[in-house]
Amino acid sequence: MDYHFKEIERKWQKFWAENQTFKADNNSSKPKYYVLDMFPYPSGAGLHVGHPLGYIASDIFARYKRLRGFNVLHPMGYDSFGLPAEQYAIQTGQHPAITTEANINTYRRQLDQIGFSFDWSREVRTSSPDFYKWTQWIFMQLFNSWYNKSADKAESIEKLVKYFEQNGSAGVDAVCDEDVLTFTAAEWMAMSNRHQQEELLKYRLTYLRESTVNWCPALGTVLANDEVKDGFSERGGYPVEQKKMTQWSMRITAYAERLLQGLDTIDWPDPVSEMQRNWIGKSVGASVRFTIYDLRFTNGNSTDNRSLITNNYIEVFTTRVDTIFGVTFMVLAPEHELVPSLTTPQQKAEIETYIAQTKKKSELDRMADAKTVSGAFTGSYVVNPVNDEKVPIYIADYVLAGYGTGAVMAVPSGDQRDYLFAKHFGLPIVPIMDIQKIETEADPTKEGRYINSAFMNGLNYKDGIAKVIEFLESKGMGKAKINYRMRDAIFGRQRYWGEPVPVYFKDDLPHLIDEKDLPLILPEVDKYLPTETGEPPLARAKNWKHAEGAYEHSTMPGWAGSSWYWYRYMDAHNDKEFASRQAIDYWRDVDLYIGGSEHATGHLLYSRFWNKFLRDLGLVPEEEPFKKLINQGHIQGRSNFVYRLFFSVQPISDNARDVEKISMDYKYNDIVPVTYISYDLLDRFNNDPNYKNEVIASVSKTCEKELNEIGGKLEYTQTMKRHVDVNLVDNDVLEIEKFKENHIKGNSVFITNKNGDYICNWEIEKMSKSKYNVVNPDTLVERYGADTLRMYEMFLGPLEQSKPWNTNGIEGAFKFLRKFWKLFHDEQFNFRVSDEAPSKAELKSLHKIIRKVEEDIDRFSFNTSVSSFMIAVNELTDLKCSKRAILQDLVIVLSPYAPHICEELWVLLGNKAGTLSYAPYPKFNPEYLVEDEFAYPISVNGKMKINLNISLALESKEIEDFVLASPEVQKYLDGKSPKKVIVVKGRIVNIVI
RNA sequence: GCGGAAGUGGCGUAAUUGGUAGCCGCACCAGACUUAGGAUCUGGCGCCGCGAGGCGUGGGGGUUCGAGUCCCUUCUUCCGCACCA
Repeated sequence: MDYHFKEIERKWQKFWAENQTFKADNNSSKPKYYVLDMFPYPSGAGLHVGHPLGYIASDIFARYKRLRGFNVLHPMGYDSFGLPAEQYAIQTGQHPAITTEANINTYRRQLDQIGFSFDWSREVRTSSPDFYKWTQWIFMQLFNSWYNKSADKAESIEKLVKYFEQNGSAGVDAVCDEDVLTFTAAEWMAMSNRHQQEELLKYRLTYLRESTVNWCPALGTVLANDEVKDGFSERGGYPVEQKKMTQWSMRITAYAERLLQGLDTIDWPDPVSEMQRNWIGKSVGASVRFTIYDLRFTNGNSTDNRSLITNNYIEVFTTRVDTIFGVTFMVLAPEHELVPSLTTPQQKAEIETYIAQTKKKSELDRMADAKTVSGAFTGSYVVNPVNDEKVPIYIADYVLAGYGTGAVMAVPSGDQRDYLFAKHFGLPIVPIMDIQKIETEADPTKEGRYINSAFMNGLNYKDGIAKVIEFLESKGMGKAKINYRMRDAIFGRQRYWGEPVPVYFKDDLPHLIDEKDLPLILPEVDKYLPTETGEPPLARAKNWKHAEGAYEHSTMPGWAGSSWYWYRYMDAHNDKEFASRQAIDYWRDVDLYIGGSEHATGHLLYSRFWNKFLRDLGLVPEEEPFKKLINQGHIQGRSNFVYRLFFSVQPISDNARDVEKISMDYKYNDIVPVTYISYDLLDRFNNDPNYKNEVIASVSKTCEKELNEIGGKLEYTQTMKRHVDVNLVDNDVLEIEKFKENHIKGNSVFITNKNGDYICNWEIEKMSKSKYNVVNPDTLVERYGADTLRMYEMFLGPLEQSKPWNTNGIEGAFKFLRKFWKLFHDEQFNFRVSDEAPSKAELKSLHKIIRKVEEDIDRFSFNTSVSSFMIAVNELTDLKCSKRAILQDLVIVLSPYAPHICEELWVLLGNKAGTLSYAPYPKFNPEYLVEDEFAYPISVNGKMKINLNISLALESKEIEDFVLASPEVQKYLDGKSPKKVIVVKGRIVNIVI
C-alpha cells in the first residue's frame, strides 16, 4: 500500500491516547527533563499554522530527550481566563465558561491531530477552581509577607509584627510605602488594631494603594502599562486615560535587583533579557535636596501663598550629581504636588494655563511634541546646596511625574533637553568640564577636569563624583541612590472573567478569607458589565458575601494564573498543596521553555517575580523558573491578490439615441464579463498598447452579441487589486474554477499566461481573516497529514526567525515522507526489508544523519535536520537500501520529527507498539564516516587552484610531503621552492609562490 | 532619538563557525514513461560570456595567505523602548 497517512495517523494517535504513552512519572531513576510551551489562550478563532510552530519544536525536543533516556515532562494546558471570552459574553450573554470550554475543545482537537506527545493527564486550566484555588492561595501568601531588605528576601508579616512588638519600627529595613510611621514598641502596642492593620498594609507584598491607573472606559477596566500601547488598549484598541483609583498592587519593585541579577544566570535570548533590563530600568545616581528659597522674609508679602509650603525642600534624582555646579534652574513635572504652593500670584495664570494644556494633550501628542520646548516659570526659587545659589523653578512636561521624584535639577551644559529649555527661556548655561563644547548643543562628557565647580575643580569624573556625594551626605542634603524605572504591578481588574481576590472588607479594611474556604468561587452574575455606579461586574452577584463584610469585587489580572502554572503541571491533581514538595523537588524548574517574545516584559517577568517569592518562602527550590528560553518567530500571513479589469460601455457612434439607449438599457453585469488579468501580464497590459487592445478585443468578443445589440464598445477604465483567499491559490496559481464557484455569478474572463495559469501577486501582512490569508492547520493535515505538516513547519527556516507562512513547497516535505515509506516497500507496495548486512555506503548515510540530528537538536536548528533527512533518504534510495539494520535506526532518528509514520514502520519492522518513543537513540560511530580518499583543496597565492585526492590513512606530516611532491603542485612551483606554506590543523591550505 | 536583530539565486534557506559560497526544498527549463494526469523518474538551474574565462553574499573601506563569517563606515528592513533626569 502507498503511504496512507490518514489511517496511520489516526491509528497511532488513538494508540498513544489509550495507552498513555507519554505519561510522565514523578518517580524515576532517569534524569528529569522539563520541556514547556507557553500555554495558549483558547481564542474562538482556533489555531492557525503559526501556533503549532513552537509546539512542534518543543515536541521534537521532548521526544528526542525521551530517546536519550530522560524522564520528560511535556505538558499542555490553557490560560483560559481572559478578555475575549468576556467581551463575547457581554455581547451575547453566553457565560464565558461555556465559550471557553467550547474553544478549548476545538484547540484540543486541533492539537491532537498534529500528534504531540503531551502528557494530557496533567492538563491545567487557569479558569478551573481546582487551579485558581492555588492562585488565590499564593495571593494570600503575598498578602501575608513583606520584603526584608536586610535579609534580601520576603518574610512573614507575623515575624514583622513580633519585631514591632519588641523593637518598634527602628531597624526595620523594608521595601514599603513611603509614608510608613516611625514608632516604638510601646507605641505599636498602644495602637488600635485598625491602626496596626493600616500600617501593616504599607508593608505587605500585595497591598491596596491609591494610584493613577490606566483606565479604559470602553473595556470598563484598568490595564497594566504593558497592556497599553500608545495610549490605546492592546486588546481592542480603545482609548485609555489616567484615573485615580484604589487598587491592589504587587510589590514587584522589591525584587527589582534580584530580577536584574538573575538574568545573568539564565540562558535566554539576548533581546528578551535586554528588554527586561530596560523595563527594570536601573539607574545609579544620587538624590539631592534643594531647599526652597522663601521670599516671604525678603519682600514681606504675607499674602504670598508660599506660606502653604509644608516641606522646605524639593528632592531630585540625578545620574550626574557631579554636574551639580552647572545647575541653573530646576524643572518639576506639571503634576508635581508642590507646584500649586510654589506658584507666586504673578505667575499663577501662566502656570495654570500650562497645566491645563498639558492635561489636554494625549500621550500621543506628548510624544509627537517631544522636540518642541515648552514650560512655565513658577516664580519661586530653590537653593543649590553646593554653592547656595538661587535657582528658578520651572514646570515642563518633559519631566515625568512617574519617574524619580518628578523633579530634575537642570544642567543645560550637560543635558540636551535642559540645553534647549535654557536657550528657549534665556537661562544661563554654565560649563563644568574643561573640555566641554557647548556652543551648539549640550555635551554630556565625563572626560576632562571640572571647572566652575568650587571644591571639585581640577578633579576627574571618578574622584569628583565621590567628593560631591561625600559633601552632600555630610550636609544631609543628598545621598547615593539607585532608582528603578519599574513600577509596582497593579493587580486588580474591573472584570468578571478572572480569579476572584480572596479578600473581604470589614470597616474598610481588607481581610483574607479563611484558607479552608478556598477556592473562592467566581459567582454567577446577571450581566457581565460594570454596575450603573461603576462597580465591577462582581458587585452584581447576589448572595455573594462574606459573613464579616463584602468581598473584593475586582478580579485578578490575566497574568496571575500564568505566573506559577508550570508548578501545577508537576502535580496537577493535588488538592492539599499547589504541588507536593516531593514533586517540586523532583522536577524543580523548566529546562526548556518555548514561546513568543511578546511576553518578554509581561508573563516572563511576573513569573520570575512569583518564583522568587515562592522560593523566599521555601516552597520551591530554584531562584529562576526557566533555565533556557527559546522564542519561536512569528508566522506572518502571505496574502494573495488578483487584478480585476473594469470596463465601461461606450456608444460606437456619437448618435444621441445610442447614448441614451446604452445608459438606459445597459446593466453592466449583464454585459461585461468579470475580468481578471494574471499578475505576470499586468505590466505588459499597462505598457504595451497593442497588447492592451488585444485584451480588450478578446473580452469584447465574449459579449459581442450584447454589445452589437446596444451599439456599444468596451473601453478600459481601471484595474483593481483585491485580496483573494489563499486557500484558492496554489503556488501563486489561482484555482480558477474554485474561485468562480465562490465569487462569480455571471460571465467571467480570465486573462491567463501562456501556460493557461492565472498568477496571483502576493504580499506579507499580518495573518487575519479580513485579509483572507489565514492558513488553518486542519486543511493541511487533511491534505498532507500531520507528519508532513510537522516536517514542513520545521523546514521553513530557523525556529527563532519570524517569517511569512508559505504553503508553496509543502509538497517537498510530503514527497520526502513518501520516499521514506518506499524504502521499506517493494514496487507493489508490500512491506519488505532485507536482513543482509549493511554496506559501507549505507552505514555512512545512516551515521551522518545520526550525528547531524544530535548536533542540530542541541542548537535548536530543526530546519537543517530536515534537509539532512532528505539527503539521507535520497542517498539510501539511490543505494536501493532496504536493510533492516539501517532502517530500524533511521526510524528512531526520524521519529521525533515524523512520529506517526515512524511508529507504523517501527511496528512493521517487528517491534512492539509504543516502544519507539523510549527506544535508545542510535549511537554514532565516526568510523563509518571515514572515507578512503577525500578531495583536498589547496589554494595557490590565495586562490583556489588545486584539488588533490589524498588517502585518509596518511598522517599530517605525510600529507604535507605528499602535497608538495605532487605533480599538480610542482607544476605551479615550476622548480622554485614555495615562499610560504600555510598549514591549518595539519593540512596545507595555501601555498604562496 | 536610543537599544536589539538581520540583509546571500526568481523564492524559503545552507555553509564544517575564518577554509572550494549557494546544501536541501520550491519554482522554472529540458528529457523519459505516459492517448491522459496537480503522478513518477533523469538531467539542468547565481550573474555575464558562444567560449576560455570573468564577476558575485546591501554599498564603501580594512585585517588576513584566505572574509558571507572579524573590524570600521554607510544604507535598508524588522522588532523593542520612547523626553528615564
